[in-house]
Amino acid sequence: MEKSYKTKQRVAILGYLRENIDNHITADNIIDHFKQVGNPIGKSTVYRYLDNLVEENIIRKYTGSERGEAACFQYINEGHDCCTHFHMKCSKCGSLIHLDCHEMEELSEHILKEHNFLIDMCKTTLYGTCENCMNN
Amino acid sequence: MEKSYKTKQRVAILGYLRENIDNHITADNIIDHFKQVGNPIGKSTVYRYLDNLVEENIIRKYTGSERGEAACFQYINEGHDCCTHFHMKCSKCGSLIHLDCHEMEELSEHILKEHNFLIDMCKTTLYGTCENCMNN
DNA sequence: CTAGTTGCAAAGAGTTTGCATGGCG
DNA sequence: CGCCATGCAAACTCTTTGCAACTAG
Repeated sequence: MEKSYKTKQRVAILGYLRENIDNHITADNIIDHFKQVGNPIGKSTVYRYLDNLVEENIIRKYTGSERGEAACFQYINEGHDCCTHFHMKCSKCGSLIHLDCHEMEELSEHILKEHNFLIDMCKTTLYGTCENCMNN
Repeated sequence: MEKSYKTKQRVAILGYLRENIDNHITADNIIDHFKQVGNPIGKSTVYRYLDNLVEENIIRKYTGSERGEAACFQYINEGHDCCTHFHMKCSKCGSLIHLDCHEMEELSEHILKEHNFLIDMCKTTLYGTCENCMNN
């Protein structure tokens, strides 16, 4: 095991992720936030520490589903695990919807049993049109 | 509608995509291929034309699920309407699986009725692990 | 002719790396 | 003090854009 120092930058970043447990945070979000509160943190520090946290399973990484889209990170907390549900993204307005639905879990099981494919909800995004954009 | 010229570059690129109808082709694959056969095509031409073809639903774009992974393209075969079913792509070996399954259609209806979201099967790819890669 | 197309180079976005400096333990 | 962490800038990858030269119709 490696040693790990508890620096003020790391405490700040982890704290920010915990505060935003319900949100998907990008590396840029973190960098911007601490710049705005007058406590800037270097981006290499942010990226490196995020990698560490992912490695240690303290946060989860969502790879952007579209090119040029930044990866999102989220603190892992019981009951808030976004890898247990699907995400739907509206192609028109870009909004991200968390789909908590029991039928989707059944679907995953169905695909695993009948089609021998293990879906990774972390990496999968359903694209389409959201309610608002359908009515416009 | 805009005019569209039939240039030798475009004919060549589309021909290459058609030859590789069973493969996932990246922009770099195309650029490399034509460089190697002594008929180089500029990368901006390739990227721009691929965008056109995606726009016109002649080819399909799969965006990589890992950082730094290039997007893949594939010719859409007429008579095999890929917009009526889902696609699953294995994150490990890259293979693409067409999922013809009645339950998936029900799922789309369920999401539309209960969650007010219209899924676009053309643009959606389910990422995960295929049978072969699970056993290795 | 003339509007669409090409291709080079340069710009961009997101991310990673090299390296000297800084600070935890 | 020894090490790991920090942060700046530069490197990197894939992709897009500006623009002058080119070409299909």
